[in-house]
Amino acid sequence: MPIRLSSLFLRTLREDPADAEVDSHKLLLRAGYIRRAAAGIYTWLPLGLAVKAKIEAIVREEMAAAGAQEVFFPALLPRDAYEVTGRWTEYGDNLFRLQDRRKNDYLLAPTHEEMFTLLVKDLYSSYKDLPVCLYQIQNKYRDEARARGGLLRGREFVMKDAYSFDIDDEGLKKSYQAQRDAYERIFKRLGVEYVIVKADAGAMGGSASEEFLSPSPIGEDTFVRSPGGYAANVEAVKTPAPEARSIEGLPAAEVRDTPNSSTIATLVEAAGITAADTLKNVVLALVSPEGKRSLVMVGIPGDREVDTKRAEAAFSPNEVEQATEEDFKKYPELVKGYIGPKAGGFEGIKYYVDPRVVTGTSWVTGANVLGKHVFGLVYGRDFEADGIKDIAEVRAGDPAPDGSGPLELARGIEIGHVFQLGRKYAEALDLKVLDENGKLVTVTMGSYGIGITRLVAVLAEANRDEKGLIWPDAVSPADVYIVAAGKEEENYAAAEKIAYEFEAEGKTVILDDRPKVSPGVKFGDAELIGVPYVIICGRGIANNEVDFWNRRTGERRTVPLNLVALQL
RNA sequence: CGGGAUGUGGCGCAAUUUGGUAGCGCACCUGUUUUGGGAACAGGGGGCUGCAGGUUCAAAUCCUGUCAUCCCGACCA
Repeated sequence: MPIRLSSLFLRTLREDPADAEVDSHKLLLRAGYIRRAAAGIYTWLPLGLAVKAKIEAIVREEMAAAGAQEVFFPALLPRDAYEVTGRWTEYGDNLFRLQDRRKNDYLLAPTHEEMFTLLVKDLYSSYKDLPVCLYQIQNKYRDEARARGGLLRGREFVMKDAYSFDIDDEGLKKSYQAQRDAYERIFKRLGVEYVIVKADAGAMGGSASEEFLSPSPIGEDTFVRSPGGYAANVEAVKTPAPEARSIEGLPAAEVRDTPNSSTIATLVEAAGITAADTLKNVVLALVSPEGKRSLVMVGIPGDREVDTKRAEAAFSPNEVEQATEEDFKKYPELVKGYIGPKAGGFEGIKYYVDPRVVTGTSWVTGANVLGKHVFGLVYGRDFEADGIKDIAEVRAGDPAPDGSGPLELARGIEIGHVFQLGRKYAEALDLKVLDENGKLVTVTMGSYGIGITRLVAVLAEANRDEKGLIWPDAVSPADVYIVAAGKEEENYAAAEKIAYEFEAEGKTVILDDRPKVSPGVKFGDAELIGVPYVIICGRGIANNEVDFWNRRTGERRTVPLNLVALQL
């Protein structure tokens, strides 16, 4: 049955809603695909549901092709499982927690690793059962500090999450590759542009991890790419360390007076050096998931700032904050503006350096005395660190870690994430199977996610013009949109007839059969709603002709009634 | 979490400064005319002005508190 606009639950809006900023959000609201129910929480109207269902269908087909089987977990979960893996605490404020009438703790699942792991543990116990890959398409709940962009970052959203279970690392690699390939097929079929970037595994644990980003200026993720094909999330960019140099013959370190030079800028000005010659020692406060606060110090080249996201990744699962006046009061040896590495270190403060700080490099840095800096301080001779932390900002022009050329920075929206979880969850939840020798071995896992509702926003954002949406064929709420224009009965009858002919061929149709609605309104709504192919049954009907309108190219041409079907 | 802005029929806004019966456009309903780019005329329905308290003869408007929403930022030592 065609979808009839005369009875469809739809009201298009002529003006942009005041609370929408992003174009895709405005259009989805105006064209009647979604309604806001609360901050970051949306109601799906018939048209929106149709687009979402199209995306889900493609995902399901490709999951099946990759050998994954669909299951469905509750979104409402008891605390236990999340307690075992530590995530009840680790997830922090982003977790929606609630209690039942008996005061038992529950949560609305932000993701389902634990449940999948426990399900496999529940039913399987032999290597013969593996590998197995399960997935679901489910609502997820995350109490985002700041929901934004409509469907782009919601507090409730739909995600396809898949998990693979293998007996060994080799199996995991295969499962991972199968999902990765499926993702490429899915995004190609959806007609969405994507870049695969190396990602930081972060709080999820595990090793290999890649993100699928859709390049977009409104993206929240910054990624880098090189002419040679390297691509990575900024959090995951590993700064290449230069070769260690000889210490032989380097001049001895010398402390000089540098009054009123508490910032890199003033120091550079006063000493006639460049910012890159200086070593800036940044004091950061780490807050552990349990809420414990401690300080660390990181030496980075003075011409760079700390990248908070990279720092968070480097010190995960701790949160990273700037050290406050309070923090400094506890460590009077730290002279703000003149902090430098100290022999033996500061009591209770670990000292890390940037990867560029290698043996034989010489630096101008704070002397830990007000108004004094030390010049020619050589790493490996005059100071040492407790380790390397790569937390300095990445800049356009920096070399790619694999030598494939200078990096360029771009923004993207994360639409998919694949990674090799390894044994973190299997170990925590004791998922083991018997191998062929009858010995218990821990299963290794992979986890693979696609943001379904986010994809609706990404596709809308990438496929629109000033008049409205223009869906890719694969996700359009209908294959063809038929407008009955004018007041003549024959126009409506013809539109009706064509609609049923398309339906008989298996095509889906939206039919604008609204009586007493002016053509201008109908054309405007057709453009707003964004089905890529529009057929207009109007004054041409008298001559057995209709107008075929390609919404994407804007091309319109008159075709004989009996050839309409050939236009699609 | 920090900063900024805003809450008035379904949507977009005005009236708030200077307290005095809550208004406009869109949408909706009825009728007549109109029908290939968001029609015209006439008539009509719909709002305890986010919520709670206070001041006042009188509060959308002033005061206090509270809730919500949107945007920006997340600390450049």
